[in-house]
Amino acid sequence: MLDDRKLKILYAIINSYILSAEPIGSRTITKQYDLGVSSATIRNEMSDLEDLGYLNKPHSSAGRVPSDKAYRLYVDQLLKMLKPKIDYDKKEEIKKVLLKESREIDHLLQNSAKILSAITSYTALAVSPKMKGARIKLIQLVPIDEHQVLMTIVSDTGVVKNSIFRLNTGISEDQINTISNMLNDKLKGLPVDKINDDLANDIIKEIYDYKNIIDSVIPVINKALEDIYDVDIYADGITKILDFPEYKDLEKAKTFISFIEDKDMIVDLLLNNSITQDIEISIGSENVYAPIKDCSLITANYRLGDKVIGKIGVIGPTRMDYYNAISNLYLVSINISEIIDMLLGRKR
Amino acid sequence: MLDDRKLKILYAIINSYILSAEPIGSRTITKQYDLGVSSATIRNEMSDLEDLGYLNKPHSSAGRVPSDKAYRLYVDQLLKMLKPKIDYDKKEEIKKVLLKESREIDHLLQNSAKILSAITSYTALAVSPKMKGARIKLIQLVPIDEHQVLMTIVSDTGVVKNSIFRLNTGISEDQINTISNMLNDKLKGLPVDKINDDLANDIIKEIYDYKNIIDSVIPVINKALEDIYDVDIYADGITKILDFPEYKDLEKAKTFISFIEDKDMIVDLLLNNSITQDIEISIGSENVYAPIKDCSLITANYRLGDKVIGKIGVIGPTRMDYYNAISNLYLVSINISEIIDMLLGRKR
DNA sequence: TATTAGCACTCTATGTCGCTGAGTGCTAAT
DNA sequence: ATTAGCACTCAGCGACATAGAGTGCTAATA
Repeated sequence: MLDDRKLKILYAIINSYILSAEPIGSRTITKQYDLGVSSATIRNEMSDLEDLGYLNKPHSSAGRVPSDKAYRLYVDQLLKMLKPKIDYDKKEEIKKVLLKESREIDHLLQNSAKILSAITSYTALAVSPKMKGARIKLIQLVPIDEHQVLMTIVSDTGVVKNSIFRLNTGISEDQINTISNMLNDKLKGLPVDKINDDLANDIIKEIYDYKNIIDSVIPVINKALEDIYDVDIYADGITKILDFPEYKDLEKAKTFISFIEDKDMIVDLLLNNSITQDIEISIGSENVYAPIKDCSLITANYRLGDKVIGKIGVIGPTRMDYYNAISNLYLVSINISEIIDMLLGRKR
Repeated sequence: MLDDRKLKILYAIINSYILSAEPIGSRTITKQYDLGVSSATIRNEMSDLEDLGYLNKPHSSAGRVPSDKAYRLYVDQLLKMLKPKIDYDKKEEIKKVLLKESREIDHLLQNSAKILSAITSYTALAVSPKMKGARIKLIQLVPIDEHQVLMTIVSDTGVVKNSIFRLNTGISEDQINTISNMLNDKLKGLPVDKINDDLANDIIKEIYDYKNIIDSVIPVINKALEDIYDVDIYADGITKILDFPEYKDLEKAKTFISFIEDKDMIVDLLLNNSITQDIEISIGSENVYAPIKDCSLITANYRLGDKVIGKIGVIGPTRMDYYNAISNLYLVSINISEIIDMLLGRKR
C-alpha cells in the first residue's frame, strides 16, 4: 500500500518527532535524512500520507505529526525486527540489580517497576501475581491467644495471605489443630476458584462435631480468598510524565496522575486485555480509558513455569521511544519470570 | 504584644487569604469585616504587622500575604479553641464508613487516608504500625513442601510477616514442628528489638541437635524482622495539590509529587519528629525537607491501648484550611485507634 | 493624638499590534 | 515525475499601552 519512499519518509517523520515533540516540516526531513529528493517532493508525499491518515497537521501552516495509525505501522514493524534480538548482557545487568534487593515477590515487582522506569524514563506499572488459576498449597489455623486465630493461606504462585479472626466460643489448641489439618487435607491442591459453599458443606458433613467452628471459619476463608484475588499494583516514575511537553497542561497531567493512582483502573487496564502475545501495545486512541487516549501502553507477561501469572508495563506519550521501551520491558519481564522461578522453586 | 485590633486584622487577612489565595488589600478587609475603621487605618496597621514579621508583600504595590509566623500564631490559637470541641456525630459518621471495608489494618489505613483526603481536599498520608517496641506474639515454621518452609511472625501490634525460605538439608515435618515450638517458647513475648545473635546462640546451646537448621533459620528471622521494621505508607489524593493555584508551576508540582512518592522520605517525615503531642503541625519553613517548605503538615497519632503505634497526616499549602484539616484529622485518628483496638482485642 | 480622605505612585495583568520565521500548497518550468 | 519559486498562513514573541488594585504619604479632621 505504501511505497518504499513514502514509508521512508513516514519513518523519518516518526523518528524525528519522537525526539523533538515538534511538528516536522519537509525541510527538516531533507536536511536530516538523505532521501535524494527535494523538499517539494517530500511535501507532496507528506500531503499524500496525510490523506492516507498517517499524518496530522496541528494547524494549516505547521509541520506534520504522526497519527496513531502511523505509530501502529511503525510499532508492528519494530516488533518484527526486535523479536530475535535479545541483549543478554543487558539482561544480566538488570538481573544483578534486581537480585540485590528482591528476596520477596513484592519487592521484586516494586524494584522491577523502579528499574524499568529509570531505564525508559516512562511511568512503569506492575501487578502482583493473580490467583485466578492458582492452587492452594497450604492452609492452616494457629491459635494466637484465647480468642484469636491466625489463618494462613499459601498459593502455588507464592502469594501468602494472613487473616486474624476472633472466635467467640472458647476452643482448645488441639481442636484448632484438628480442624486446621482437616482443612489442609481437603483443600490442598485445589484451584482457588473451585472453593465454594458446596465444598464447605462437604467438610461439615464429615466432621459434624466441629460444625460451629467450621461455620465461623468458612466466611473467613472466603474473605481471605476475596482479598487474595485483590492483586497489588506497583507504580514507579509517575511524575516522569510531567517531563514531556505534551503534559505541560496541568489539567491533563492531573487526569493522568489520578488515573495511575486509581488502583482499580490500573488492575483492569493490565489484566483485562488479552494475554496471547508476550508483548502487547496499545497506542493512543486504541486505549479504552479516556485519560490515556494520548498515551501508549506497553505490557509484558511474567510467568511461573509456563503459566502467565502477572504483567508489567510502561506507559508514556504516544510519541514514545518504542524501541527502548519495548526491549527493556521485555528484558525486565524475562528477568522477573526467572527470579520468581528461583524464589518459588521449579517443583510445584 | 499584638493589640486586639492588630490581631483582628491579622486574622481577617489570614481567613481571607485561605479562601482566595490572592494577596489581601486594605479595602478588602474594610469591605468584608466590620472593624469600624477606614482602609487607611488598616493600611497603617498592616504596615506595622509587616514590620513585625506577620505579613509579606509579593511586590510593592500588592496586598499582603500572611507569613509562616502569622500561621503559627493562628494555629496555636486554633488548637487551644479546638481541644474541647469534638463533633461526636461526625466522628461516628466517619467510623461507619471506615468500618465498612476495614477488616484488616492495611485496609483500615488506606481507607482512612482516602476518607481524610476526601473530607479535607488535601493529600493524606498514613504509616502502618511500627514494630519498634512491639512484642512477638507468635512465631512459627510450617513446611510447605520438601524444601520450602513458611515462617510467620505475628506482633502484638497486629503486624503479620511471612517469609518463605528454602532448606537444603532434607528435614521432616516433626523436626520443623519441634523447632517451631521451641522458637515460639523462647521468643514469645519478647520485644522485637531485643532479638539478637546472643539469643540465637542461647537457643542453639539448648538444642544442639538442630544446630544446622537453627543456623539457617536465624538469618531468615533477622531478615523478616528487618522487613517488619520496614513500615508501609498509604497516600491518597496526591493530585489534590494540583488544584491549588500556588502549584500551577509544573516544576513545583513535580517536586511535591515526587517527594510524596518517595517512601523513605515520608517515613522519615512522619516518624522522626516528636510524638509528645497528639496533633503536630509544621508550617512552611518549619519543615525540614525542602520540597515541602511551602506546605503545612499536620499529623496525629493513633494508638493501640495507650501506646502510640503510628501516624496519619494531611499535607497541603501553608494557606490551608487548618480548622477543617485539624478537626477532621483528629476525628479520623481517634477512629483508627478505636477500630484497631477492636480488631486486635483489648487483651494483649 | 489617632484617624481618615485624598492623591500620587507602583506594579502586575491583560490586550493589541506588528513582525518574524517556519511551514504549506500551488504553479510553472525542467 | 520532480523541483524551483512564490504567495500565503499561522503561532510565537516582543513592544507597548492601558486598566486596576493596591500602597504610602500628607494634610485635614475629630
